[in-house]
Amino acid sequence: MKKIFNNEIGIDNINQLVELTGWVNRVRNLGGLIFIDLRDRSGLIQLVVNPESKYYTIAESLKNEYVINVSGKVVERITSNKKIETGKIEVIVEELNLINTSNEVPFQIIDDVNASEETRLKYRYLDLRRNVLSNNLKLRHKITMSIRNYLDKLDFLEVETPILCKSTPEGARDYLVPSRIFNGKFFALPQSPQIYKQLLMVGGIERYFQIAKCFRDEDLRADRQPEFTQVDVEMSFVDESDVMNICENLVANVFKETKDIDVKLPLLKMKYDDAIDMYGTDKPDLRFDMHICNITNILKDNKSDLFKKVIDNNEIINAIVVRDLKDKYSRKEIDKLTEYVKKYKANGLAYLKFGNEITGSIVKLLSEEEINSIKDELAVNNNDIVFIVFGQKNIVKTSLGALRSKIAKDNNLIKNDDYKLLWVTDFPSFEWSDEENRFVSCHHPFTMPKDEDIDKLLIDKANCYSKAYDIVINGYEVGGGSIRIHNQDVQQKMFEALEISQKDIDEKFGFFVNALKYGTPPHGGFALGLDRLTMILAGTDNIRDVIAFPKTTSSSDMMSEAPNVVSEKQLKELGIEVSDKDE
RNA sequence: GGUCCGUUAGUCUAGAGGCCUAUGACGUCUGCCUGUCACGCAGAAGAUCACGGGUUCGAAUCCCGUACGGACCGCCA
Repeated sequence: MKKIFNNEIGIDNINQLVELTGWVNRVRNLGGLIFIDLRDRSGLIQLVVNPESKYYTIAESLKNEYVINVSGKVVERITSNKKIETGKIEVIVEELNLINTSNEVPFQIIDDVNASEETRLKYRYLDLRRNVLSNNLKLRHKITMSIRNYLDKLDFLEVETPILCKSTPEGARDYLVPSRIFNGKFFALPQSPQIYKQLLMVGGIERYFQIAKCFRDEDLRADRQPEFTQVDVEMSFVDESDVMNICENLVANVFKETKDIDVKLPLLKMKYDDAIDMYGTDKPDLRFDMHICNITNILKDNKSDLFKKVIDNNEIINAIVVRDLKDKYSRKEIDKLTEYVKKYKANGLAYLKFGNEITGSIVKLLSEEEINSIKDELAVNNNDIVFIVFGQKNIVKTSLGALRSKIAKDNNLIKNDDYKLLWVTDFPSFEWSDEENRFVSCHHPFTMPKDEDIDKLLIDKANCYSKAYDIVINGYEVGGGSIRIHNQDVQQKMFEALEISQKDIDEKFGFFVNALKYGTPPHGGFALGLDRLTMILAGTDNIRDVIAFPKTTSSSDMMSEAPNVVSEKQLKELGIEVSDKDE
C-alpha cells in the first residue's frame, strides 16, 4: 500500500474515497458528532465521524497519539480552517481501525510547546512529532540532498572513511575505543576525516566528498555537540581561489534551493588580522556594524596615570560607538556590561556619553581636545555612547568583539532573515600556547603556509600566515579549509616548527608523511559544519534543534542514558581492570 | 577546571520566613453537548515543593553541599 500523506489531499479530491493513516492529534467530541484531527508527517487533516456510523464507538474511545487508519470520502468543509493546509476539506469516515494505543504523553504534541527541553529530550521520539522539529529534519535532508547533487554534478566522489582510527596528537581530545584483540591499545573516533581525505588525494581520487560524522571529546556549547556532521570536501590540482569558489557556490546553491535566498557571489573576503582588528573575532557577525576603533593614538600624550601606563606598556585603547542608545545605558546597565567584559579578562569598561554635555567614567581624565578628536574620529553624534576598553591587545579586541555582539542582541539590532556571509582568510600558521609553552597549529599541521612564509617557518613563527580560510555566516564559523602541504620537505619542516619530535612524527604520522613521498598532487579542500549551517537556515540558535538525537551539555543522552556502565565481562575482554574501590 | 541561572501534580507555572491544608492553566477522569477546529459547559482526582544537611519557635521560601538541566569562560588543530 502506498502511504498517502495528509497534505496530498485537497480540493481536487472531493468525492474521492481515500485511505489515511496517522496519529490522533486531538479528538473533539461534540456529543453526537466527533471530529478527529489526524496527524502525520505532513500535517493535519480533519476526520468526521457521524453518530450513525458503526465506527462511532471506536471514535469515542480514541485518545491523543493513538494510531489509526481510516478510509472515507473527501468533502468540502462547511466552514474552512485557514490555519491548516487541508483546511478546506475534511474526510467523512466510512471505516476506522485502531492500529495501536498510546500512553498518556508527558507533554502535548503542539508547536508552542510548554515543556522544558529536559523533558523533551527524555522523550525525544515524541518531541520529533512536533512540526518545528520534523521541519528542521526535513530542512536538513533538503540541505544534504542539495549538497550531494551539486557535488555529484561536479564529479566529486562520495567516499566513506573509517570511524575507528588512530589517535593523533594535536587538536581536540579524542574519544577512545579500547581494542579487544590488542588489549591496552585504543582506536580513536575521527575528529575529522582530515588525514584520510588527503590520502584519498594521494590515492588519485582527485575530487572527494563525504557527509562525515566527527567526534571531539570537549565541553559543549549552544552551537557545539561532541558528535557532529561535517560536509567534508577535498580536491586535487587546485589553489585557494578554486576551493573557495566551489565552496561558496555550494553554499549559495543550498541557500537558493532550500530557502530561495539569493546569495551575492563572490563573497566578501576579510583577512584574519583585519577581522580581529575591526571585530575582535575571527568570525565576525556583519549583520550590524559597530566596529572596533583604535583610539590609542589620540590618547598617546594623555597625562593621566591610567592611560600613561597603557601607552608605556605598549598596550592599546579601543572603542565601539553605540548609536542613539545613550539613555538606555544607565549606571546599572553599564555595570552589567562591565561584568560581562570581565569574563573576557578586560580590567574594566570605560564609557563616554555624548549629550548636551559629555559625561562618563573617564571624562575627567581627558582634555577637551582629546574628546573632540574622539568625537571626530569615531563620527560620534548626540545620544551616542562610546564604550572603551584598554590593555593587552588580545584582551581588548576579544572583549570589545563580544560586547559588540551582546549589545546588538540586547537591542535587537539584528534583522531576522538577514544573512551575511564572508570569508576570513590569511590565518596565522601558529598561535602561542601558554599551556604547552610552544607554538601550536592555528588550523592543523597539514596547512600550507603562504609561499612567502615557508622560509620563516622555523625562524619567525609569529609572522607566518597560511593558505587557510573560514566561511562565516552571521557570526558563526560554518566551515573552513586550506590548501594542504603536498611536499614532504615542507611537511617535515612544519612538524619541526611545531616542535614535534622525529620519534613522535614517525609514531603518530609516519604512514602519512611516508604517503606524501609517492607523487602527492597539490590539493586542498574544506569542511562545512552541517549542523551549524542547518541551524542558521532553520533560524534557531541551538544546535540541538537540528539534530535528531542530541546530547546534553554534559555530553550524555537523556533518553537512552548513555554513557553507562558495562558488564565486567565486557571490561575483562577489553583488558580493562575492574576497580574495586567504590565511591 | 571555573562563573552564573534553574529544579514546585503528567506538563508548564504562582510563590520573596507564619497568609500554604501550595495558585492557575493545559492534560487526565466522570457527566452533558450534532459543525467543532487549542470545541464548550459542570464536577473530580492529582504534589516526598530534586536530594542531603544546617539556620530558625517555624523553611517551598534563607545558608551549605550533592545530583540533574541550561548559558557562558577555559577548552574546541
